[in-house]
Amino acid sequence: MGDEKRAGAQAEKSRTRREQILDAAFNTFARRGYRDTAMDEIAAAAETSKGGVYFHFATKEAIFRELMRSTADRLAAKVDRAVAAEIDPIAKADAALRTVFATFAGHRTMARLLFLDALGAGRAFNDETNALHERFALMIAGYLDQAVAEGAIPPLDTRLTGVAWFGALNEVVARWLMADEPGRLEETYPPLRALLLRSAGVPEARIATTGAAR
Amino acid sequence: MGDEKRAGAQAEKSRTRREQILDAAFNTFARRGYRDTAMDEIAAAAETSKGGVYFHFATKEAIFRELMRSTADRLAAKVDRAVAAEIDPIAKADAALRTVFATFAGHRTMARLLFLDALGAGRAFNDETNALHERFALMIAGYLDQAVAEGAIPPLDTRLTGVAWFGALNEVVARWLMADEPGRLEETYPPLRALLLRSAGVPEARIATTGAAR
Amino acid sequence: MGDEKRAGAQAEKSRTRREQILDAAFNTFARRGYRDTAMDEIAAAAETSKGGVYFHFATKEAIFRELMRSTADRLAAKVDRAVAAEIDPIAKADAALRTVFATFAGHRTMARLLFLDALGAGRAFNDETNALHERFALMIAGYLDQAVAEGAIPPLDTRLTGVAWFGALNEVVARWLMADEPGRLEETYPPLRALLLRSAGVPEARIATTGAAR
Amino acid sequence: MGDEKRAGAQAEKSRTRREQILDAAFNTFARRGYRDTAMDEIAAAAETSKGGVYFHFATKEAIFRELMRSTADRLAAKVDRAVAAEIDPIAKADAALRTVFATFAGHRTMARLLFLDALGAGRAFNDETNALHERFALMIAGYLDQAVAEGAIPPLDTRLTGVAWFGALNEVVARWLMADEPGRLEETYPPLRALLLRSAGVPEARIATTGAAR
DNA sequence: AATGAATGAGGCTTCATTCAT
DNA sequence: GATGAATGAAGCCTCATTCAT
Repeated sequence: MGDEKRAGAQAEKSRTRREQILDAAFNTFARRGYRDTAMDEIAAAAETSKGGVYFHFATKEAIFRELMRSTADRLAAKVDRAVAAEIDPIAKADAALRTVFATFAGHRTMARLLFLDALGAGRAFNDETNALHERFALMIAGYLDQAVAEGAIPPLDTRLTGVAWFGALNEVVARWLMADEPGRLEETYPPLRALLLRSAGVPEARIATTGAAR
Repeated sequence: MGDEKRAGAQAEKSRTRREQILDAAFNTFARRGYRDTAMDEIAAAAETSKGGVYFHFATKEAIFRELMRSTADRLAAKVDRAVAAEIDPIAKADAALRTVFATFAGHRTMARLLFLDALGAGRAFNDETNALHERFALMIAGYLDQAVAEGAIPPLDTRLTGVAWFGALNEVVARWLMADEPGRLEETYPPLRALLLRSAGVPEARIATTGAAR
Repeated sequence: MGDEKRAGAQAEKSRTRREQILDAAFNTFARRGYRDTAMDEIAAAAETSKGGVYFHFATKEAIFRELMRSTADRLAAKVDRAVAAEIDPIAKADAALRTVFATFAGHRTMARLLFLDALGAGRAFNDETNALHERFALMIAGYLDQAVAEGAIPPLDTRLTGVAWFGALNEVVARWLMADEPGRLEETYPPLRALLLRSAGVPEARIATTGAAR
Repeated sequence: MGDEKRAGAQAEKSRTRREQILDAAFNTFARRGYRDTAMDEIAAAAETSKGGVYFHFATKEAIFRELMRSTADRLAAKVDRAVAAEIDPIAKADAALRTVFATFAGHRTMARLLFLDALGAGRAFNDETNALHERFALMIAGYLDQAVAEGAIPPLDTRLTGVAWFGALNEVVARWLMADEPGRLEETYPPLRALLLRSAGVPEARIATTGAAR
């Protein structure tokens, strides 16, 4: 019994340390950028030694990839949940956008990591970034396809629209991230939402309504 | 006399050398990214010595900033010329987008430099990047303001729309830049254009027409 | 009683584990060299943990020294046995050489460990290596002294001859160890033997004969 | 004129610095061994900075290889000169051995570098070491071939004899290198020489004579 | 103007060893 | 006895920048 307990505690402690490092890296990357973050800094922030970090992660790159993956996963899961709660296809697309937006609004550092550092990490990470953007663009395209299928919006190039929407959202968030005195990101959502839905041919009536309903 | 002549030749030669360096840096940054480009590489590509590069530019950063500025200037001038040729406000906005798009389509490296390296260069360049994006977004917003003033489109948050449009365009270009087998970027413009104009409330009739007229 | 039994079993298990580690270290050192062998590798090869290795040996160096010593002991014992079976002093010297040669021929890794790694391990092991080489050289010198005493060979500097013989043998084996496509080492022995015996003034008749008799 | 002079001085200074580094590395390697020598130490010994060393040599390994090569070259040239001064084939072989011996006797560090560090550098340098030993062994074999051709010694496996001679010489030198109180290496040469020549079947009369003549 | 040798801070990673469990 | 997480001292190398010529 004692042994099991101890083993469990150990495992949990280890998991904790690993996550301590991940958290520390997350924050440091977000604050200083990938290239400008030294392993020493991560170790210090995680209150460990450099060697300790290397026990859990083979390279600096590995930490970053892990972070990108898990962060994106978490966000995607959140979006999926939000979308699942809606029935109307337009409401689904709306929910997806809103979730991403709201998440970024609440976690400025996450946005920094996903959208700024991914590029700052250098060409070697292009694939990662690419996959990440692709993923979200396709997610949106999927909801648009449903909307088209149900006749809620006229047929259109959903692939391209997904990319464009994601880009628009991305840029708005990025402007906010970079701003010296960032306002409240949430307030920007309604007009952006109107813009995007309108671009896909959603009737003006629905745009106002759905927005209000929320 | 002889001296002056020599001085003149020297000055011209100097100007030439300076541009040689700028060209070399442009290509190297675009190919390898800001951080992964060493001064040696720039010097080698410019067929000079490292010391020679430092004679013309104080730091690596200075080269990059100069490159960002001049490239953006050139692009902005091009856009201005294209826009000036149009009278109709919607056509003006269309011309602006199309010019940027066409320029990137023809100069992949320029796009890389402006949109990937600008971020990849690290937090130190946030201001530069910020200014660049702001500049184009405001440019678009300006045309939209005109369009609103002339009643061509209903009133809307032109500032936000400028940002969103630029972001959408940006993302489409970025996807293209990253693609393993990039298709022809130009072909993507018409549907993107339709999407953007529609988002600003341009009547469906105008969207099709103007696009065809071009 | 039960405790004693358990303790005995434990002790035996421990002995086993200790040898597991020694075996693992032997192979790893021979394959990768002393410096390039990490304690992790030894632990992994011994199917233990690093801590387990450190329970049995204080340092990496200790493992190596132990290995050098025991390997040399084993070889020396083998040589002694082979020599004891001979009466004629020249035959004794011959037996010593042949045994070393044959052993290396059959255990390439042992040769690597004793002759390559011993030096590759760095200056810290000079004494060890020194002692090892000295030991074999003196062993040979001893047999030569007997041969001189019995008048089988003319008087000569047996100390030096021992060193030279061992060096010659050593180099032949080393060339073989390093060769890309090592042939059969045994075939090299007869001519080498002739060379060495001749160098000590053994009559040509004895050289051919003894070699054939074997 | 001034320019040429300056350029020349610069080139010489550069050549000097390069050799400063080589010298420093030579001594440090010989004193502390390859693995235990840090680039910082080499830099310090050369009175330069670490970066300065890296300006002249790409890696630590490159320094070592260069050192091995040039040292071996110099020695080989020395041997060639000494051998060329002799006509009698046995005298030639004798001259070769004596030169190597005498050189090592005078430059203990050189011997350390060539024979100890070459192994201490790790498996990665096996090829280098191999080539070095092969080179000297073949050099000896060449002289022996001549001696056989001229009938000075009976036919024998000159290849093997070259290896064995080199090994014997090598070991004698190594023992001397390792010795706590090294005597005068030169004094060891005559008996070793007798041993080796005798092993190749050189008539006893010639052995004594030639040695005395020198 | 230009050269290229030199500098030195700093980065990533390895690894023998320790120690709480 | 054993485990494996943690430590921290080094180590090799890169590179923006400086400077004598």
